[in-house]
Amino acid sequence: MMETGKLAKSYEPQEVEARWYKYWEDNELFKADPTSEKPPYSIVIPPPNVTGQLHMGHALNNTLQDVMCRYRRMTGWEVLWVPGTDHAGIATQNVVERQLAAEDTTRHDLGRDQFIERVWQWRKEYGGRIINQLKRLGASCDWSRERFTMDDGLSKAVREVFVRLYEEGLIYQGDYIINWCPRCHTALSDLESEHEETKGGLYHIRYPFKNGKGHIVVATTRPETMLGDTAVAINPEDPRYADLVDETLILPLVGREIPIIRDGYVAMDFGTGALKVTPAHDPNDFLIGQKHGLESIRVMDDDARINELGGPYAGMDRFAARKKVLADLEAQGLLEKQEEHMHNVGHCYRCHTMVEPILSKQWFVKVAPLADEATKAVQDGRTKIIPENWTKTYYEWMDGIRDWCISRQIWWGHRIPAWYCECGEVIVSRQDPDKCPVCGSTELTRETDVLDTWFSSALWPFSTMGWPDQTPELAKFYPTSCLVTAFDILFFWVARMMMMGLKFMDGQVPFHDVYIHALVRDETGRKMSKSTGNVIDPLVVMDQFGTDAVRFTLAAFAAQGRDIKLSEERIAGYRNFVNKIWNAARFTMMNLEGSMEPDGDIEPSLEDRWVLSRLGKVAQEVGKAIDEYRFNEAAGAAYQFAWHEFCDWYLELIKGALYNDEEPQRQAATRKVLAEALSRLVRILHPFMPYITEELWQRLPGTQGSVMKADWPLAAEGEIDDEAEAQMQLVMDVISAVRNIRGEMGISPGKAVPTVILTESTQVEDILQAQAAHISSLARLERLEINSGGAAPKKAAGSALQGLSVYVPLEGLVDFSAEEARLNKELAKLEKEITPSRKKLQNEGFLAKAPAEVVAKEKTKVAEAENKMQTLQANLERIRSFI
RNA sequence: UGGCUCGUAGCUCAGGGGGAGAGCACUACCCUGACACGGUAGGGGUCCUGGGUUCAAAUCCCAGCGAGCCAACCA
Repeated sequence: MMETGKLAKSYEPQEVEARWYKYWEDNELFKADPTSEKPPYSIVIPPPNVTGQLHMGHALNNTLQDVMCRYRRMTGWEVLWVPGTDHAGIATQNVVERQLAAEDTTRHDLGRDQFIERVWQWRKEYGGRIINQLKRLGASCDWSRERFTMDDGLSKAVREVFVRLYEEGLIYQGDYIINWCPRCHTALSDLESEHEETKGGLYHIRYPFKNGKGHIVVATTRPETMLGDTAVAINPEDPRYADLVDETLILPLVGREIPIIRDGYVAMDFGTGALKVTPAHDPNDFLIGQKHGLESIRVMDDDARINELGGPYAGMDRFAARKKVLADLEAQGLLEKQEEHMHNVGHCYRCHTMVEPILSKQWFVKVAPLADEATKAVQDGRTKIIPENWTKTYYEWMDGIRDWCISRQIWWGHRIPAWYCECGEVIVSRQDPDKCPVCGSTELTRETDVLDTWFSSALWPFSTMGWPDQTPELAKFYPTSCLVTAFDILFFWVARMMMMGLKFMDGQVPFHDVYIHALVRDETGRKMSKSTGNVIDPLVVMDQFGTDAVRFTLAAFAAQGRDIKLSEERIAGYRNFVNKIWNAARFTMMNLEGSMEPDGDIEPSLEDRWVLSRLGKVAQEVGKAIDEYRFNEAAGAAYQFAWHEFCDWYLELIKGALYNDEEPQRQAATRKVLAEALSRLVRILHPFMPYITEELWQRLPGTQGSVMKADWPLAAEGEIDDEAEAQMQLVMDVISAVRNIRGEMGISPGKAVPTVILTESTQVEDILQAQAAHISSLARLERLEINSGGAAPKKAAGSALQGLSVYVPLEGLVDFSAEEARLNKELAKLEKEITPSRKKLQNEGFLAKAPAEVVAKEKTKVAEAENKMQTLQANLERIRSFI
């Protein structure tokens, strides 16, 4: 335990942070207990890539999850936050391949087994990096349950799911057009092919009729694929081709005879209305080919070079082949025209290489039936997407979904559990088979493809809890409470978890809520990227400003539906806030020496009643905002209270009592509430700034254990005190009024001034009389008179408040024309303020139709303002007489 | 092509049918015994434009302009 002692003048995060994470871990404070009686609250972390480095997106994502988890722990929930990492198939393979390249070798030199061994070794060495970075961020994950998508348990789940889907006919193998990355040498799913606007050409090529009489012109953006053309398609409605005589064409450069086919798919208003059909290299052409029974001729190899079926172009890269094809067509007079053309072209999401659509044998998941269920679960509210506008995007994607290509031609990943027998049988099995169940042969070869990384991620909410076994964790914590993620993996991940969760957890959704947060961008709104050089590295700014400041900044800007533009300046601003908290605590500690227990009964002071009431409301407000994923409001409410109420007012108000040794009872009572108030404030801030709050909590007298285990400080019976709040408001208004006069009149802050307050309300008089000491001290008064003389002092600056007026005699302090100007300004301001209300009250429609309380409110407003204006007007006239 | 989001103070943004807000920046004064990473006071807005609904619109609806994002199989 820390000793209560003197705090440094400013907060030094590095030193403090180093201590507490270890303390939390050593005391197993993050650990979830599935046998607990408490209600469950669970979150699975979006597993970062094992190759990952903590970036601002992670920092935001995990800060928000941590805020929720810490808040829930303090409000009586059994919290499980499951952490882990993703094996990130292609990304990790690429990293290790680069490592090999540096050693002048390749994975092919190593062979598959050794390469995989090498990746595991890499993982052992570097795989903990991102985990440690999450710990630095303060993430309160249950690390005893850390998972990796390739570990044994998860691999078992993957295999079970694969086999079951296969048995149900929801996984199949087939020849289809897929997105091929010629650099990664693997198929990609539709999602992994990112469309980008690319400048290309649209080439009009003549395909001569077989009979030698004329030609038809096709338009294409990828002329090299013509080597694989097996037809030309036209729209049957197209008048331009109404009287075709010859139905056969000679494919230029190749010499193959190809038919003309008719299909309504062909758009008449694009190009020439004639479409060259290349079933092996274009998804649409593939469909047309199937429909019309066309042959598919694949003319490229896995490197996207023209293969032996491409005749003279064999061996050429696709782009070189394009040039050559065009040149040859040109030479033969078959290239009618070429124009620039902007179109969207798929690029590999990992390496950015242009994707080549290629006909290939792959494994697919039939997603339509799964997507149906996933849609329903959101429609009927079993899973809620927040903010709600993403549901539409989700539905649309589910609606237009195509089968998911899950096989990848890489080595690092879950190897597909399929074996091919020499008899042609395909065996998909939970256990590795030793012989063919059909022919008995032992000559089985295993499928070499692995699964899409997202296949295993899709199982994450239940695979991490031990599925397919029935575990206490699943029973207690599934469905999870909330999934927190950015929208960019809504389809990749969230949608697929929905499908798999519903399918394999007996129709139970994987999570009740999906909270979709913003993207973190740079201060000008650009995506942060290494190449642009605009990255703010969370690790660097955590060093620079402290983790709590970084976390608080992210939470404070995490408004729903808007991206965060982050700059170091903002983080510095919240570093100041953290320091402010530190100093509030420092002040508190400095003043707690001595008795904190008044003997006998002592009436609580107004500021004590006020601060406890405000704390109660703020705790409630912050909690509610966290519950509702309004993190910016939660952080904002805590910030506003801590700085502008607790520090600016409460700490100032109690100084008198703390410093006054003449009244030890009051002093002790004040100390007691101060300690309590700070302890509550620290608890309210804890979800956002875990480190400093733990440090302060441990130093506060009377606290036990970790602040993580402390109760959320909701108000105790009777502490919510609207009367005290109203009275404090009055006192604060009076003080502000005097300060305003002082400031505007240029009265030196060190100069104590006399003040006169006049009021007709005895209630107001009583309150102010009781708080006279506070008013005098905070407004720095030399003398305060309340209703003593009856009339306003003649030579004074005056201010009108609700039900009272304040006068600061000016004799010898300032010139009166300054006061005249100030009064005029005040009057103009009031006038401007109530003009709309006056207009409303003149409007008969308003008087007749607006709710009575609204009308009454407007009337009061005008009356009060007019009252004040009268007072000010009187002041003004009096002042003028002295000028 | 479809969908979504945004346009409020110099900047970054909250808010959202009935009193225009915050942080930063700015101005003035102040190192008042927690904090200059601080204090007190102050200046600053046609809430993008035009219509509509309403007693009342910055807020709801429509259109336009501008910015951004996502999805997508017209070669």
